[in-house]
Amino acid sequence: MPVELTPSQALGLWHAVSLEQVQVDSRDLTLRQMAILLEIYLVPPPHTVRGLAAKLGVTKPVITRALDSMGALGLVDRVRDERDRRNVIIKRTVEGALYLEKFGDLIINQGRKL
Amino acid sequence: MPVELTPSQALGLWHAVSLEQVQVDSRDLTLRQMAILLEIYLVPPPHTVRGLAAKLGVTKPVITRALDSMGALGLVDRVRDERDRRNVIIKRTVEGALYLEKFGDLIINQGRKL
DNA sequence: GCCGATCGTTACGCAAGCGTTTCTTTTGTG
DNA sequence: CACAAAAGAAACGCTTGCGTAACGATCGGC
Repeated sequence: MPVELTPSQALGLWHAVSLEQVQVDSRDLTLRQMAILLEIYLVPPPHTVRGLAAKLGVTKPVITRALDSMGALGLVDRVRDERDRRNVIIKRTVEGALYLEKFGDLIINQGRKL
Repeated sequence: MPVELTPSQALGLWHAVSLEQVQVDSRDLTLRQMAILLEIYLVPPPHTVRGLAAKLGVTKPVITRALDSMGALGLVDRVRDERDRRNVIIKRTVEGALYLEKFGDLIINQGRKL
């Protein structure tokens, strides 16, 4: 079910969403953090630090720090993997789901306004 | 010409674009910088520091610093307004237009893949 | 010509991210 | 049981962005 966009629509959508997000939410996630958050919530678990680092093409400390920040915001949670205690499983949270739900609505509404 | 998106499509699009942008481009613009850049290129000129600050709901130094960074990357340029020399007119650049053109293509391609 | 108002920048101290390197814990294999 | 390998976190020094406050340059009304 592809979505066909003109160049003007594509950039216009990104523009409107970025603008409103900046105006509305002081939690200013970096592009990397956003990519990590969406990866966690849109791709089936389990998610590990190593896996996310490989997927994004960044180093592991980048993931650790992003999880620290977003964990402090309540957007994600971390749990030790009991089957292999070296691993950490990244868990979704209610607040994170809510955050992305609102963000999705933002995109949808701005899309309609095009 | 509205664009109708399901929640899954909206977040999926943002996910794919963020992911690829992180993987491909080391120039990691913040959401604010991106919003400023798109504002400059999508809204008819002239653009001033004060105007952008008001539009984004941020302070003037935020705009000044964003213009510094993006200026160093060649994405925007600054010129004194000769009619009122207190003002600075923000100008588009070829490189900035190219950057956004590629970014737009990224959005369009990821939209098609949905 | 003055003088308050306006515009953009700079200065300051602070918080947050980065990459690299170095632990610490845990695993599994000889 | 010893020991190398692997996962994640912590430490280090550095860079960049932030908000507030102060600053020079310029304008416009009187």
